[in-house]
Amino acid sequence: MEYTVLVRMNEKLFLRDPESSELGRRIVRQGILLMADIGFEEMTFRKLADRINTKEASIYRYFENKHRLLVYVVAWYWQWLEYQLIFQTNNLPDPREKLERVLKLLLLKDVSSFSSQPVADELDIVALHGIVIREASKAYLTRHITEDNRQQLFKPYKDLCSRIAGIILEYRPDYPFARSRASSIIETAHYQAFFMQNLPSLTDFGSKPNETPSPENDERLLRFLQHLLFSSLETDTF
Amino acid sequence: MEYTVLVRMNEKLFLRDPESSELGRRIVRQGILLMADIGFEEMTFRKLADRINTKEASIYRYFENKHRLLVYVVAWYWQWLEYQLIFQTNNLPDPREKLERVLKLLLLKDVSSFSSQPVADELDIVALHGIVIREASKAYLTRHITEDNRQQLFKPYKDLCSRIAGIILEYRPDYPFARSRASSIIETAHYQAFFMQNLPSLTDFGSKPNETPSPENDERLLRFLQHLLFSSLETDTF
DNA sequence: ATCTCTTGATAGTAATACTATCAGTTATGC
DNA sequence: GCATAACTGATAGTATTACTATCAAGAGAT
Repeated sequence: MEYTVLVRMNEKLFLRDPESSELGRRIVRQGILLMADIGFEEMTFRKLADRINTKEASIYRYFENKHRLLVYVVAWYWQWLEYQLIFQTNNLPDPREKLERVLKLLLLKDVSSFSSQPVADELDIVALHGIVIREASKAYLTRHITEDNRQQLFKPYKDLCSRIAGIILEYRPDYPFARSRASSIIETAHYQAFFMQNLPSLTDFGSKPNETPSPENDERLLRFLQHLLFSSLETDTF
Repeated sequence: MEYTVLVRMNEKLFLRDPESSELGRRIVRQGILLMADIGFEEMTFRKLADRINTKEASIYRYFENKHRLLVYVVAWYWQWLEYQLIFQTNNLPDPREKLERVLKLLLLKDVSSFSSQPVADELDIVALHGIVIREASKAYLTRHITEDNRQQLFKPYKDLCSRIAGIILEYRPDYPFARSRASSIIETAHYQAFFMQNLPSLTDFGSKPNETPSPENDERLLRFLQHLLFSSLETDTF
């Protein structure tokens, strides 16, 4: 599975293309692991540099600052997810099944080839998924969103939403809120996954805080999302 | 309207109770305005101190750090909202109407007495609502959530969710996802409001980025939320 | 052999996020 | 009315963060 072929990133996201060098790839891959480990606010370029035996200044040659690194890895994730979606729904004739694939993808279910250990040069999708759940909103919940948006930094997210909105309209051509429905199901999937693990009393899944994610809980979350999505698409009360 | 009577805050949220002194109240009230103005990450206690003609060190006597100030004002908002909810649904016999009040409250609709200028010692609810939309998730999307949670810092949010979940069960006693439904409708309301203003292509409301919030868009967002909530509560497919 | 590109290494700056100290002022108990 | 405690202002200082600048060494291309 060739990521670099698969994902061609917007040049505004970096100063120097991290996929163009060994050091750049290490910055991204180890950056993901570090961020997944200690969290976005605790991460510094200093710590990352130490981790990969380079210097702060070298990392700054690739990314303006750590916020841009976050935006980059999150954008990468959305592009990867859209690719997976295209790939997995390619031969499905039934839009309902496509939507079910969407939901499973959002929870990273049945993405067998990536779920365990990443090999060689691949980046760790499971860790990245965790980052997206916990940190992605920090990529756009910011004062300079307008400027970032002008630079198309959020295009991958928008593209994914559009694609999902398109499937929604296949399923229900007269649905009047396709885009909002798409963006809200994505956010709901992530929020509920976060709450399930960290503030489980806000959900009907999970039991104790910081319990390791169990397949049964994931299954129940999936059913909740299916219920939410399909009930809204099947009603006639707008 | 006496806020201090209305809202009694968890003591873990502060070092010294900000409602107990003039300076404390100024820290909270002006802190809200400053944060609404320049955003959480750009805000510093230095800037806030300058704004209210005091010193950094004095602010640190009330709040451990700016994250705690954020957690405090957000918690205050949830408590205020729960109070409003209790007050406004007090005499409503119909659970459906209660749920409609919930949705309006989440968008701060018809909260007439606070909507324009805050008087005297009151804090600015409209500004605070903006903070909750843009910054609230930063209060819990953090590494130390487990510790914060142990200190009950999120209790107001949980209480509000419980209350909404309770109304959901009044409306539909056999609904199996009341808590998740409650937390997800809150988050969806805020996310969509944010997207509507900042990334409108992710929604079916709004038109141009950074357009001033229009009543029509708010109205359409409200209808979307009604549609989402009631379609999920009226279906039989779980 | 030279030129370019990249990294390593070191240094340095401005701002941030605090902590400590102490003096003056105000509120409180008695 | 007086002693004491509580609070704020003012100043100073530290460690860390978030960068920027410079230069030399090595690797690869021409």
